[in-house]
Amino acid sequence: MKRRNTPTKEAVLSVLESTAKAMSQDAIEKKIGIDINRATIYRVLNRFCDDGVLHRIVADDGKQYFALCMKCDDHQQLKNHFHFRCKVCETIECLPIPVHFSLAKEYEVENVNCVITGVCKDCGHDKKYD
Amino acid sequence: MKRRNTPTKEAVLSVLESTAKAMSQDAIEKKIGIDINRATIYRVLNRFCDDGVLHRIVADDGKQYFALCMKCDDHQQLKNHFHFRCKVCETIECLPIPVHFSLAKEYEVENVNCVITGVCKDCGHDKKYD
DNA sequence: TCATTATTGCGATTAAGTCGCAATAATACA
DNA sequence: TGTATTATTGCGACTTAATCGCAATAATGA
Repeated sequence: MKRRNTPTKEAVLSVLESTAKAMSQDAIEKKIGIDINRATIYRVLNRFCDDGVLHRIVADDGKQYFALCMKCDDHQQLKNHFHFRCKVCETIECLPIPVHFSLAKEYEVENVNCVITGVCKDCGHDKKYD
Repeated sequence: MKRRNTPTKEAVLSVLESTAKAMSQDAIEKKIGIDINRATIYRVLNRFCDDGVLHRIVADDGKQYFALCMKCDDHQQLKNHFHFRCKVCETIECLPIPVHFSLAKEYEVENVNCVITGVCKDCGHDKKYD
């Protein structure tokens, strides 16, 4: 199953490269410009996750968000980091805060999903939200 | 909007009191014995969350899980703690591990949702899973 | 016992994500 | 360059989680 380069893949990647945030399929589709089928975007995103290009976060709104693996930190890739979901601007930010925990060795850890939800530094202060 | 006591509420609560785990609506419905409508279970669970009786966790499977607020720790209520979702037994365990992080004060935190996914101590070792 | 209104059941609906299948197009190779 | 292979795409249908409106029911207080 060798990967092929397609305009779709490049478009999706370029949308995610244009931001430091994690994006949902929906947000990507709105920003991508060209017309790409919803299912195709999901398939591209899933393939990127399989290949380690993106990582997937599931937020407490139940939706999946995708972010470039290296964009999370300017200097190094933090494997497990916190994410911040802002209810106002509806974005998810990769925070440069590593997740620490220790479990009994009988546990096998496969995924770590940490999301803090609230109002981000850009939307906060006196603005109203629901 | 004063709350009323109903058999449904008591049944849902008693299911959650019978375990230390967080349960999905689906799992609760299967275990509850009596016949209660799906939408009603969701409404009861949401009301309990509003009242601070339960807390809600959204796992990386995109589903909501509900757990008693005090059962998470025998001694004290840990407001923000890690959760472990086992892919084998399909349960979510409240871990007695507090979540620590520090954010710039401009952030307003409303919810913390941390889930570690893998194979729990009871299902691990030599068992096969997908 | 009665009136108020919180709660429930039912069915329809929404939204996120996936799947099967036929059509398309990127790659490798002659 | 032309052709065969097969990864990828588009489309529509489907699945599942969760919510919603509305009429019917039942818990509470007087």
